[in-house]
Amino acid sequence: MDGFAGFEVAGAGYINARLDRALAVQNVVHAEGRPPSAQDHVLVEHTSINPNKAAHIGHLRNAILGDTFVRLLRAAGFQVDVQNYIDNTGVQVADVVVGFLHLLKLSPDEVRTLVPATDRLFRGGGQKGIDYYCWDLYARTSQWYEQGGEEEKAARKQIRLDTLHQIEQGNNETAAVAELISTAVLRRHLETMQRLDIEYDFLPRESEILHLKFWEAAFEQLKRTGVLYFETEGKNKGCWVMSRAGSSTDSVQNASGPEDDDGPKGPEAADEDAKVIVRSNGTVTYVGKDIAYHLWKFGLLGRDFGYKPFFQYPDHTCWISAEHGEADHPHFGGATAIYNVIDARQSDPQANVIQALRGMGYTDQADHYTHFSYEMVALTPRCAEELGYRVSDEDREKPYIEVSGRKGLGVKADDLIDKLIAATRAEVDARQTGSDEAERQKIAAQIAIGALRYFMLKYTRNSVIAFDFKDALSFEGETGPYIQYAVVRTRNIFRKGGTTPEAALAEFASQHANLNAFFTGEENEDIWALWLRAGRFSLVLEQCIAASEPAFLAKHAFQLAQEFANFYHRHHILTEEDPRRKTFLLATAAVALRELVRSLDLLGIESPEAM
RNA sequence: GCGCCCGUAGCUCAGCUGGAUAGAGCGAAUGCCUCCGGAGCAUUAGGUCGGGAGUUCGAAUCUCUCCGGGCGCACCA
Repeated sequence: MDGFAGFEVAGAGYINARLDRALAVQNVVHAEGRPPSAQDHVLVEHTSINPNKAAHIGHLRNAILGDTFVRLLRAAGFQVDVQNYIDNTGVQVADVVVGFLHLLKLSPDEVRTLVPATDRLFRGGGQKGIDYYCWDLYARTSQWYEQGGEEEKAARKQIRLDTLHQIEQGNNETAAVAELISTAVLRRHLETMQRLDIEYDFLPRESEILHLKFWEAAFEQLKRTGVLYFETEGKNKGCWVMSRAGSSTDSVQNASGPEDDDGPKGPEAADEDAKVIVRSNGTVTYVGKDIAYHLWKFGLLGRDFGYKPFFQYPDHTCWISAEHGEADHPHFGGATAIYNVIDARQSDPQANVIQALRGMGYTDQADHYTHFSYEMVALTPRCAEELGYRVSDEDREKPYIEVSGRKGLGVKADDLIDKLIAATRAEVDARQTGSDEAERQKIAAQIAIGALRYFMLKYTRNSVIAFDFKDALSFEGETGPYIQYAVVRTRNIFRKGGTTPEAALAEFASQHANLNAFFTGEENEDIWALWLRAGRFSLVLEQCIAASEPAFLAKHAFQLAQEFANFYHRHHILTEEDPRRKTFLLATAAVALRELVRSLDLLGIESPEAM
């Protein structure tokens, strides 16, 4: 059989097939990164931080997972749009607005001068800005609601509710203040993520979903298809409701309404478990708005956002939704497949949206709707204490403590990045004595980002990360810097050897001698293993996408680096005397380098020239 | 009460569609720079894969059940 050197019966029901190593090696040498051209238009939504406070480590996991997955999809040939959904009209934004207007008792005009001034002031010291200011204010406001007598508390809750309604409604002073704050915080989020090489194409906002009447269009479709029905009995009387995913009266079988389901409840019994979409007061719930938004994503709504440019990256523009957009704009939405990077706690509402699409007859879209879920980043009790948080005896016994913006408990993204850069900079200073200031800082940042991204990617999605500075600040063992170090050492070989990886590979491939000889024998088994793994890239990429699991690639890159490090120590390349064997060893290093750089690139980790 | 996730070495985790002797990293112990960078390499110690039953020639992996831990189950967003 082609490609195989032989077969043998091995017992226990096994047949060992032996690869023709020379042939396999030729395949690896010539494996160019030719992406298959998948025509699908894929939409990935990630980050989606409430624009009322600084980003924290939980948001970092979301953004890094999402961004990496985008890179994987693009490498596989998909056309991908990256969206960051902005809930600028929700309670969280309302809470900081309450903080400014009612706790700090500022007038809208005062807020208008204070926000930009504070942003500049805070940022003067480093990467901090209005998002940091709001972090504290949000926590204070949350406490403020709980303080005072019963009457006072009720009054404050009423202020909160009124503020929320005014923001949702728009066209008033409170809404203008909310817009000002949320936009300023949003800018900070984009800047924070840019430090990690994370960019977006489009920022759809809740305010436009409301004002452009997305819900109204969706409501018609939902009523027409019978997914929503008007409840006349029970606790949900007066609401438009839908059956929940997995319930016995679910709307796929029962599309015309809550009919007789032969159950003991009888034909008139209300489905108490149904999900309310339109409240009895006529307002729409979160899931309702989300259904409308997802109809838009698939191009099924019959309406579109207006678009304005918002944020400029070196090589492209990020657009934001607007009520009255510009005439010339790129087209977003209308995807054939979507991925929503949202943490596992939201799987119920996500399932509801999918359920609604399916009920409306959009089975194909429902099948291509992926809730890319992941578990939260929590803090170890020790870490919470380090942050100055008072940990109760009960909490101290727990494996981890949940991050809480409301309580102001968490590690801010920029703080962590700063800490990482400071730590890598100290290492760089100790090693790169010849480099200048700018060069050192650049290297330190590359390593810091490599460490952070790898840290967030090495865990599989459904493992809770119990965050601890000790682990996150580690640069040894299974870390990003370990892999980057392998790259640096490989590059040094070629630099000192006066050749290039491309030349070494070409020379090796052109030797028509029996390549098999290089890959046989005890001392060459590790080299063969390295080549074998190097040839697995496209398979790993495929698995990552099929399972929506970037951690597979992180693992692959690490194992490759590990095998290279082993090879590096066992075989001294530049002093090899046999020229043909030297070429072979150089080609091995070239393949390792090519695959390491390629893998790191998809993980969003740079390959430094020195470190 | 219902649903989802987790339980593998002292600690943190891999183990993907069931396959041969269960793997990494950290931590511990011991070695390794006249030689391409020690953010490295090698060796050693450390496991009844939470318990039990079932399916199978074969189970960490599939099914059931029990025990621990976490997260969801609003006319909040």
